[in-house]
Amino acid sequence: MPELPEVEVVRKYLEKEVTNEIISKVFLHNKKSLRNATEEDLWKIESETIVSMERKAKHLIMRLSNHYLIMHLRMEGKFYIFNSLKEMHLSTNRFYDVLEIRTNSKIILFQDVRRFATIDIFKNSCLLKDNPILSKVADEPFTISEKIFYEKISKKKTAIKVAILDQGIISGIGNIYADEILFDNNIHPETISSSLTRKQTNSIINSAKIILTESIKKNGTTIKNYTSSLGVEGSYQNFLTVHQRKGMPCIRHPNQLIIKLKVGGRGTYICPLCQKID
DNA sequence: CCCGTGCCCTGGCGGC
DNA sequence: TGCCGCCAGGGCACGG
Repeated sequence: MPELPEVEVVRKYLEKEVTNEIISKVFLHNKKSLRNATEEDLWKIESETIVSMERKAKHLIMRLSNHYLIMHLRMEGKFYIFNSLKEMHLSTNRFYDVLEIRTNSKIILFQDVRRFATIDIFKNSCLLKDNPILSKVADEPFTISEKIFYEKISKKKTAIKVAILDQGIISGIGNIYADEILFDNNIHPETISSSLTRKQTNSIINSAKIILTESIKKNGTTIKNYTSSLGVEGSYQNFLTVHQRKGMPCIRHPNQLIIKLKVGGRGTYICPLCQKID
């Protein structure tokens, strides 16, 4: 569930469930997922309170009394909340556990089948704006400056799809929403970034805001159907216009079928009539 | 610097 | 049916 809308839905879910909980015990089940510290460093958060759940682009931030954790779901990371150990043992396969945080009344379980998920821990004295991970992440569509976005895009010689997936240029967009945004703008994903006009780059930001907002309202996109025990089964997959629609008719050209290409190594869906390289 | 490729992992699916 | 290669919503470390 990894693009901005899905991470935002997870953030809201965790915010509702775990804010003000006091951490009693932490288990790091997949040691490799903790990148910038040791397991002993993580034990320092025991007895701290969960103050808030924040987010920047696809990064989840769990703010504690004295530290904060930055967690990234990558491809398939998921969170579960249980009210008791018994409930946890009954309802989930523990093979994919990454991190287990027990509080005074709940268990927060972070799992990842592919083991790509990451965790980093920082002291609160390290401000978010100075954080070594987050400072490499550009602004989201909601806050990015149109001028800065245009300037970055016009310096790139790569395909525009590769550029809007680049978290250092604009953040929060992944493979699904990149396809949706480019289709909405009638832009072919292999168009060279630097050839876009300011009008087009402004329009990309505008589409991104609308599409991401709409997806958040629908609890994000769930393409693979995972267990529903996580309160974040989305429905935006039912509203996708091109992504994952190979062989289906274009919504604007009923006689034209959506085709699939590979751009920057990623599966990419387009309508060949709507999206042409100038 | 910038850009393209491979890789980290595991599971599911289509094709033979 | 059984096996095998390919693909997957992300990002980083390498090369050239």
